Amino acid sequence: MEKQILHVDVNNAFLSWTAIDMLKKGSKIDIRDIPAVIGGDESKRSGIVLAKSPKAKECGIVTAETIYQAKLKCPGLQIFPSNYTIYRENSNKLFKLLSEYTDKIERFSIDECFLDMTHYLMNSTLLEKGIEINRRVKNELGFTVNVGVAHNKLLAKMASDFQKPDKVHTLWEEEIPTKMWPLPVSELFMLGKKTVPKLYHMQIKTIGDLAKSDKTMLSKKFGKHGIMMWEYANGIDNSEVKFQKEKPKGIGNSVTLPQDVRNIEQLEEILLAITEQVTYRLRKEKMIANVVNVQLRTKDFIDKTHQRKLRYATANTKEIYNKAKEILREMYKNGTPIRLVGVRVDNLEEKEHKQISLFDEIKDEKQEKQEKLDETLDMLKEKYGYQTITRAGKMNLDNYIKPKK
DNA sequence: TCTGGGGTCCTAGGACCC
DNA sequence: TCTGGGGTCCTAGGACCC
Repeated sequence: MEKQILHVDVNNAFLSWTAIDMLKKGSKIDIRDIPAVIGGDESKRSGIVLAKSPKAKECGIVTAETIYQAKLKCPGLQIFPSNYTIYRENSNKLFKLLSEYTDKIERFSIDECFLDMTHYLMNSTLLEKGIEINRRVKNELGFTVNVGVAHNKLLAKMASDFQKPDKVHTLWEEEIPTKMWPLPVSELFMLGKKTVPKLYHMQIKTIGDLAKSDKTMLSKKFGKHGIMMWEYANGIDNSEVKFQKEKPKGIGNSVTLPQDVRNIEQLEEILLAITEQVTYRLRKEKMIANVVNVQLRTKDFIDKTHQRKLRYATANTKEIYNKAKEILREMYKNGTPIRLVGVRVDNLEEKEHKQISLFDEIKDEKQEKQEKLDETLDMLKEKYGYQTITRAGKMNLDNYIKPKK
C-alpha cells in the first residue's frame, strides 16, 4: 500500500528561533529581516556559520563556512551566538504540535520531522494536512516551516527543500521528471562534496542524468552508495518512518581547544574531563559500552582516530578512562600540536540485558566500588549541576576552554 | 581571527579460524 | 613444488547528514 508521508522542515531554524527569543526579550529588531547569522565563537576557534538569514544568503553566505569568510562577503553582517536550550524548547513545541496529527512521527533532527499519515488522514487529503500544519505552526509557534508532501520519505524530504520559506510542496511520482530531474545532482539527498565532482566528471550533472544512467555501472564504481543514489534519483525509497525512539549506537563528545596543546599530561587531563561527560551520558541512557574511541585533530586539521575493544562492556568512568589513556599514549607522538580531543564509546548494549552472573564473575570489589562512586557523583551532578561536580577538580575542562564572555 | 560537534553507515585490510 | 576460500572480528578511515 502506498504510504502517505509529510516532511516538516523549520526555515533557518537556529536563526528563526533566536529571532523569536530576542523579540520576546524586547529586541527592537527581527534578525530574520537583516543580514545576520548564528555562528560559533572565533575566539574559541569555532567560528563557523550555523544558520543564515535570507539577506545573508543573498550575499552568498553558506552554512558551515567560517565567520571570517562570511564577513568578507557581507561587511555589515551581524553575528549572534547559538543557544541550544532555546532550540530544544522550540523543537519540542513543534514535535508536540505535529504529534496531534499522527503517532508515527520521526524526529529526524532538531528541526526536521517525518510524519507517516497513512492511517491518519480521516477525510482530508495529504496535501490538505500539509497546508494545515504549515499554517498552524506559523500562527501558534511564531516561526515558519516548509512541508514536503509525497509517497515516501526521500521524495517528501526533497519536496520540502524546494522553494523556501513558508511553503508546501508536493512531489508525486509523476512530478519527478519536471520537479526533481532538472535539479543539479548536488541537490540529491546523500550526495555530498566528494561524490558530486566524480559524477560531474562522468557527465552526470542533473538528478535526471543520474536517474537515466546505468545502475550496474554506478554499483561498480560506488558500491552500495551507487545503488542508493540511482534509486533516490528515480524516487525509489522504501524506508519506514522510525517513530519509536531508538537506543543510541554510540555516544561521544569532543572539544576544540582554545590553543594547541603539545604535551601528553595536559591531553590526559582533557581526556578525563571529556570521558566523564561521555560516561555520564552513557549511564543516563542505562547502557554500557564495548569499544572506546579516541580522536585527535592536529593543528593542520589532520584527524586520527584509534579504538580498542574493552575486555567486557562497562559504563564506569575509570575503566573507560584507563582504556582511553592507553589509546592516547599509543597514538600520540609527544610534541605534536593538538587542536581537538574527542572520546566516543561504541558498540553499546543495554545494561539490563547483560547477564548478571557472567558479569559478576569477572567483576571484583574494586570495580564495585568504582561503580558506586559513579552513582554517587551522578546523583550530585543531577542535584547541583554538572559543572560543580567533576572528579578531577581542577582538571575541569574550563581550564582549557575560555569561559564564555 | 580559518576551518563545530554530534551522529550513522560503509569499506577495506589483516588476523584468525575452519 | 604448489598453494583454497569462506566467514567473522577488529581496527582505521571516509562519506554523509543536520
